[in-house]
Amino acid sequence: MLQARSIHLVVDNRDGVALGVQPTSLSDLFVRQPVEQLSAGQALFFEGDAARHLFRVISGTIRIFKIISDGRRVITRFLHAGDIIGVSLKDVYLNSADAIGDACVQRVSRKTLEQELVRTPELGPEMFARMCDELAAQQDQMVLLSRKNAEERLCTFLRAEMRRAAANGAIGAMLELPMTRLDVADYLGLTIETVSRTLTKLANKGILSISGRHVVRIIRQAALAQLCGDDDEYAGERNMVACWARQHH
Amino acid sequence: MLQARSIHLVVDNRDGVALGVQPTSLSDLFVRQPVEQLSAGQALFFEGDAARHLFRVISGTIRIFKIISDGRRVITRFLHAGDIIGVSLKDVYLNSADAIGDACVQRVSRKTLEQELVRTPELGPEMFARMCDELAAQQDQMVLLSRKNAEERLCTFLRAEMRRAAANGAIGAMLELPMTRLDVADYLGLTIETVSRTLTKLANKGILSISGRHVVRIIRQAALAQLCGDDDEYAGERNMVACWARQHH
DNA sequence: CGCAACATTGAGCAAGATCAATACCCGTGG
DNA sequence: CCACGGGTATTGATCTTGCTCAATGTTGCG
Repeated sequence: MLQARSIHLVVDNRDGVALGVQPTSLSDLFVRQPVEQLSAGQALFFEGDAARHLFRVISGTIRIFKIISDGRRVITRFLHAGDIIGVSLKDVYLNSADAIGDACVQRVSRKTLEQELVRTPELGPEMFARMCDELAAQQDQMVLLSRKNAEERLCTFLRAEMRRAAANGAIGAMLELPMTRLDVADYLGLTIETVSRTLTKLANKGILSISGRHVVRIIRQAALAQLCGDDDEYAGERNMVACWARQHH
Repeated sequence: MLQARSIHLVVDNRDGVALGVQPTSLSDLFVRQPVEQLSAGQALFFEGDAARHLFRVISGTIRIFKIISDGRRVITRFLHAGDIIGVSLKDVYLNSADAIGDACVQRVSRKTLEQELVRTPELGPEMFARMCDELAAQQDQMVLLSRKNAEERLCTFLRAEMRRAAANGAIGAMLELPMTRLDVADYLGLTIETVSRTLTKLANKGILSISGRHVVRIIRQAALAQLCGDDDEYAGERNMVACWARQHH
C-alpha cells in the first residue's frame, strides 16, 4: 500500500554504509542513523505498507493503532524514548504508527537488520526477548480489555505509565501523559467521557489529582495498585485455587 | 510455582537422546517424542511455572488462559492439532494451559530446543515467524475485545474456526466446536448467556443452524463475513480515509 | 432412569455509550 | 493585554448493550 513519505530530514541514504563497529545490541544498529523529526500527527507507516524499516524512538511518543470498519480505532501500544518499533518481522506492517505531538526517531532498514543478524548472531536472542516482551504485554492488555471495568483499566494504565516513567529516570509522583483523552480511550477500549469521569472519580477518592490536561499527580500509589484488578502477589497459588474453584463449581 | 504433574504415559526421558536426523522444522523436534495423553480438564502447566518444555498438540484442543482476581478468566487462545505451545521463550509460562476434552500432546525440553537452535540455525526464522503470527493474532483479538459488539465477536470467532477447520482438511459448512459456551464466552469477553443468545439470533437470521452443543452449520458464509466488523478488502486505502476523516473531524 | 453438567430463555438492572451543553486551555491576532 | 476561536475536556441526562439473577430445558453418562 502507500508508504508514509515526506519526513523531515530523511535523505534515505539506505543506511547502506556498514557500521564501523560490531553491534552488541539492537540499539547499536541505530547509532549512526540520522535523526528524523516528526511533527504532531505525522505518520511513520500504515497498516499494510511493505515493512521496510525498523524505528527507534528518540523522543516524544508514538501511537501504534489499527482502524476497523466505520472508523473505530484501537491503539495497541504507546511507544516512548528508547522503544523499538517493527520487531515483528512480517513483510507488511500489522498496524499504523504516528506521532503524538512532536517526536524524533531513527530508522534502520530491514535489509540492514537481516545482514547484522547474520554477522552478529548474538542479536537473535535480543530479538526473541523483545518479541516475548511484546507478547506478554499484549496478553496483559487482552486481560484488561476482556475483563476489567473502567476504573481497573484506568488504574492499570496509570500504574504502567508510572513504572515506565520511573524506569526512565522520572522521580516523584508527577506523571506526564502526552496523549489526549481520546487516545487513552482508544487504548483502554472506553470512550472519552468514561475516561474523564473515571479520572475525576479517582481524584475525588483522593488517589490522584489532575493538574491540567497532560499531568496527573499520583497521591496514593498503593491504593492505585489495589484497584488494578490484577492478581497481586502469589499468582501461582491463587490461580490454582481459582482453577479448582471453577472446576468444582 | 507448581508444575503440572502426573501426565499419563510420560516417562520424562528428558528427551536427552539427540535426534538421529537434522531437524528442518520445529515440528521435527517432536517426532521421536512419546505421545502423552491428557484427559478432560487436565493441566499442561500453570502461569508462573518454570517454562521447561514446549508442547505440540497431536489431537484435541488445548485452552490457554489467565486468571485474575476473584476468578475472572480470560482465554487467550485455543490450540488444535499441529499447533506448538510455548514459543515465547520467557523463563516462566505467561499463562496456564489445559485440555478441553481428551487430547494428546508431545513435549520437547527447552534445553533441547536451545541446542537444536544452535545446531540448526535455520530453525531461528521459524521461531520468529511463529512468534510474529502469534503477535498478529493477539492484535486482532485486542481489536475484537476492544471495539467489537457481541455479534461481531461471535462471527469473527466462527469465521476463524471455519478457516482453521478448512485448513485442516475439513470440508463443508459443518463446524465442530469442542469447547463449551463458557469457554467461548471467556475467549470473547462475554458471558455464557450472551453467547447463547447471539448464537440463536444468528440462527434466526438464517446465517447458521445449531446442531447440538458442539456443532454449528454455517449456512451463509458471506453474510457471516459481513458481520465480522473487520475492514474488509482494501484495508490500506480505507485506513487512510478513516485516518483522514478522524483528523479533520 | 436419574442426575449433573451444560445450555437456553426471560426479566430486570447497571455500566458504560451516546447525545448535548458547557467549560477549559492555549495559541493567535487585534 | 485581552478577546476570540478551535480543539479538548468535563459534566449531565438519557439510552442501550450486555450482565445478573432465576427458572426451565437439554444432553449424555453412570
